[in-house]
Amino acid sequence: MNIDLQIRNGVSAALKALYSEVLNPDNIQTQLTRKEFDGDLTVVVFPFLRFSKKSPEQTASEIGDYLVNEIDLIVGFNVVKGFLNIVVSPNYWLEVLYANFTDSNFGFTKSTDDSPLVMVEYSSPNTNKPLHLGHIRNNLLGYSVSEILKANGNRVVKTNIVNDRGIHICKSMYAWLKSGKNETPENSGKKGDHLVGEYYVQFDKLYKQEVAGLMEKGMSKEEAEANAPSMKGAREMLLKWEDNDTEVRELWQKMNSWVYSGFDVTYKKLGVDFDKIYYESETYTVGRDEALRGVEEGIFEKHDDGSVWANLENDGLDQKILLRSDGTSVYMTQDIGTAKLRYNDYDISKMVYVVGNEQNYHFQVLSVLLDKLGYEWGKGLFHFSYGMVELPHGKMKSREGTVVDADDLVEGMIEVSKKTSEELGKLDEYSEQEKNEIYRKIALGALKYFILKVDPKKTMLFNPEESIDFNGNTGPFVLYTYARIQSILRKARETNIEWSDKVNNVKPEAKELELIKKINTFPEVVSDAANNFSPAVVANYCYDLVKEFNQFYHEFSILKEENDDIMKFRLQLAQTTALVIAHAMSLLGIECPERM
RNA sequence: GGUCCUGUAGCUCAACUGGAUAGAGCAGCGGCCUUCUAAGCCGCAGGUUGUGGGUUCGAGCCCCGCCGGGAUCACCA
Repeated sequence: MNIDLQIRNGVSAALKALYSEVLNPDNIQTQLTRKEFDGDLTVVVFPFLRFSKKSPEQTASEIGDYLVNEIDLIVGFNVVKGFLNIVVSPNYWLEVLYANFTDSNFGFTKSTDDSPLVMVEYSSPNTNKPLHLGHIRNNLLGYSVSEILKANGNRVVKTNIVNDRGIHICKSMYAWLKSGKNETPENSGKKGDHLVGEYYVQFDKLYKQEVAGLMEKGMSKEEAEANAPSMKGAREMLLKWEDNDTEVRELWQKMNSWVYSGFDVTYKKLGVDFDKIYYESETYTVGRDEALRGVEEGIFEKHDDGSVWANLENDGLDQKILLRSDGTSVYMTQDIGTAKLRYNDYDISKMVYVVGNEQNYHFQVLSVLLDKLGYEWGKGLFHFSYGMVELPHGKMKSREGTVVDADDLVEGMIEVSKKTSEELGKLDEYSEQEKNEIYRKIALGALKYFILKVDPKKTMLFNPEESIDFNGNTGPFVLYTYARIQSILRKARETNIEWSDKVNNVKPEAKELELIKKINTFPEVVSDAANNFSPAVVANYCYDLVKEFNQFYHEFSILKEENDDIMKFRLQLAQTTALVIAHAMSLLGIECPERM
């Protein structure tokens, strides 16, 4: 049995035997003993003093004596202040290592047909411009959280809601019609999403010129903004779109399809994917119908001008508009429709929205609205809210050209990776194709790790100039350790060493025990990551594990060890470490190269 | 103004959810490659955890006040 559980049960029994108090083992906590003290696991006895009515030291000693007598695996203990440090038999840790070594699925729980089904929405781009750094954090978090949920025995449906309709895409369409000269991705060689994005920027420029011109002629700012021909043109296109105007719809479809093929390239490069894609052009009508049903059933109010509102003041929120006076729907309405469709399509146990914290209020409102509309799952939706990515000079602003483009960023990372690799010259014997594959893995590992290692809730800073480090607490450092282990295992295989059998006559060194214990906490890390929706937990664990391994690696030789049993044991230790690294990194969407 | 988030070394981030002397990396300084990958290892230096109270055997973490940063409160998405 798991030693942690044995100790908690033991402490519970000790409290009963010594002080006649009953405490559920679940309410007793153990922690790994800090390295500067002797022992493996530590129980803090301060909470028990009210039972024992004795000093912390004496209480800890009494419980320690009890545990040593009652539990075979506990071979000793020491007491420092109120901390009971328990020494576990080294044989136990050998057993633990071997069990983990032989479990190819170590740390993960497989899902079954009965497992909860979690739908994770992430990415959710607009179709008027390419993906940027902010989207990257979103995509990486969404993908990683999906993997983490899967590893905890959930079925996961990754979904993407594409905002393919609205005034923004009409702006790009307007500018393209006006000055596009029939430019296409094919005849220009430009990536589709970038091409459409360029026209969006063009529209903005044109619009500003027009507004400035009109203001010079004496119009107020508001008048000028409303009367700028470009804006009028875009609005007109939106109305035509809603009217199913053939020409507008065809252009819309054409330009969106360019964007989609561009997005596909970026998604593929990032290594993210989706099981089901929804389009707002297909869900917004469902939302509109829901809003109208709400009016009929007296849940919402229709104002004199025809607009539809939800009054949420009794829920501590404000008034929220659901349909404009012209009957068109807003973002919130679309989200209601999308949610309804999803629950029709899937037997969802939990809905997760990976969306930035700027929309906290939106999801609070969405949850209440769905609840009012009678959907019992409304209250249960979970907004996985994450912080913004900032640049050294503040936020990204498209108008100021400070947006970090996703494609450029990835390409830049690959360049750095290539340059670093070439300088080190460890891959000279490989083909170009093999090398490029390794550069790509390292570059993406660096980028993903860099972004995922910070607590999702927090705003994070990204400095493109300094680029991303490849030393220290970084993705490449973790990957490097993995590659290093693979190198050892390759050499062991080449010399026909066999190390899969269990070894018994080994007394592990302190550093080896620390490594085994670190490995053994992996399953707990996987569940913590899911409970907290935090890939950062996994990344930080990777770093600790790898640091521990490198210390071991430096201190002890594996293949030159003369004692066969010890060599086998160390190979098992190394291989298990590599397995855990690969598993942990896979939760972050990072692939480990076999050499680097 | 209301609501929510946030403040830890020069910089970027941790701290097992209230436990031992707050830890890493980068940047700086100094060591370690005829030995399994030096993208590594070891050492030095760097802190009144924004601030003042409170709760507790114990607070970076919980509560209250203040100060600084951010988000949001649209017939935008």
